[in-house]
Amino acid sequence: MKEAPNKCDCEKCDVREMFYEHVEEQYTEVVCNTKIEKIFKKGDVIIEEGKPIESFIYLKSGLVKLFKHGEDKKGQIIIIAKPFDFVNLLSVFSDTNYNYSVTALEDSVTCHLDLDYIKDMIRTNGEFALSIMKKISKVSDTIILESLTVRKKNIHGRVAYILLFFADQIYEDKYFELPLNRREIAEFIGKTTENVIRTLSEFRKDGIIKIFGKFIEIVDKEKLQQISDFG
Amino acid sequence: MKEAPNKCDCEKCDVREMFYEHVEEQYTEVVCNTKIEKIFKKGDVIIEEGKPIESFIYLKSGLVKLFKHGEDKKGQIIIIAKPFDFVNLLSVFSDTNYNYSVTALEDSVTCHLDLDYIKDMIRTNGEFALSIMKKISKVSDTIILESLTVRKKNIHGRVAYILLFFADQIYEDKYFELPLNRREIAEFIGKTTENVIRTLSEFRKDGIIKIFGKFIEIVDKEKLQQISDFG
DNA sequence: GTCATGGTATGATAAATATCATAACTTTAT
DNA sequence: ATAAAGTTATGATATTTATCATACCATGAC
Repeated sequence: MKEAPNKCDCEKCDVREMFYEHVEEQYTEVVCNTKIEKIFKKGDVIIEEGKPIESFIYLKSGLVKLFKHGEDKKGQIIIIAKPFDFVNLLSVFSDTNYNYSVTALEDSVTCHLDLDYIKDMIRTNGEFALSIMKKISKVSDTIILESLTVRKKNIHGRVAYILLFFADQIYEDKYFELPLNRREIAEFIGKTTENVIRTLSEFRKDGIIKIFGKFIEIVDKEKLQQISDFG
Repeated sequence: MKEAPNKCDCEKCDVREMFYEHVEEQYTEVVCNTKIEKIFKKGDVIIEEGKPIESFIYLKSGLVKLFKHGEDKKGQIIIIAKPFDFVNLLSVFSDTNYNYSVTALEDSVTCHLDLDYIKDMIRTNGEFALSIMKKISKVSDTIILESLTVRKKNIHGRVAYILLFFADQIYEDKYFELPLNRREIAEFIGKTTENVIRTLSEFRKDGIIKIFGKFIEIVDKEKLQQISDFG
């Protein structure tokens, strides 16, 4: 990881639009001047479970995974965060230490805002407080409800679901490179690696997808959607 | 459901302590005077999925379940909320309609605060905003992390976990009446009714618990804890 | 009372999933 | 370039869990 040059282009930042519309000019300037950008390579550790929470972090570009380490070396992926998602939303206001880790699935840039400053802004700016609350609430909501959705599905449904997740929500393309290996997919959907591989092979044999190593092409999206919905 | 007499005793309310310590006297008075208490009998519907979110609700006494209806009539229980928990924390700031239902597991009393008024308080009172944020963050965090914990366990582990949950966190007693029937326990832990019943029977045969219909006595708590931890 | 209904219980069986074993292929380190 | 380690893949088997069937008991409706 290395820090980016300290001159940031807040004007182009989506988060500025999303968040700072309610904050007066002089405050956003302070934020822009005190924030730190960090650059991570694929595989780099961004946040380590147990470490103190010191800043408010969002993802500027790239892709990251939030996960918990398992005792027996098989972890559990909580979510995949994409640009302008808040990487440490969970716990950031309720805890002092992280209880999950974050690593980069692709080369990524994060933006770190001073947590105390954000808290000050919440204290002094009601509209900002409400909008950040809405965002937090929304993210937690989504995680909880999605996990219930996935819990109902069998392995075919779960694998179909995850493929559509990457195709629709992350890459917006029927052809994409999986940012997770098979073991990580298994950790995401709560099944074993072997069965994830087997399921992918079955989808391939049934002509639903094509597999080129980590690259996936969704051939019969309608069918895949059916499997996701009813499986 | 019926409404309670409009004179409430805010002085004795834990939530007042927990939440309103940062709010000036005149505001808490308005809240006390405009809030509505509602009384529900066991089994009553408190919130129905799809209905608009109009107030900020917390549980004053009793026990409730938050759940989603399944298409095929088997639902999923998200959490059990106990007194002074916020019944509609999920979605309350991020959505206009409920995407889950709430019913009373025991005779319960809820306290309804006007949502717009709470939002006003967040706008005008930074400390209040921060403390409510902390609370929301904490609850969502807990739900997410607990669900990951449960996901790792097999059926024995999950049943043991739920028994300990009621014994330790809800009733603080080794002997208690289950507020859920076997089907609802199954909906809580994501397994089938038959297998929940079977597992309870096995625990009984192994001398870990005693079963008297809905009443449970935990005989060998250490063993049950082991099963929960390693199962 | 008795009839239907829902909850609890148990057994038999089927289906889903995990585990174990092995092999080919890829990537990484030296 | 080669060895070591990790990833993908597949088969065989074991285990776990779900499904189906049946029975018993309690409860409320009539």
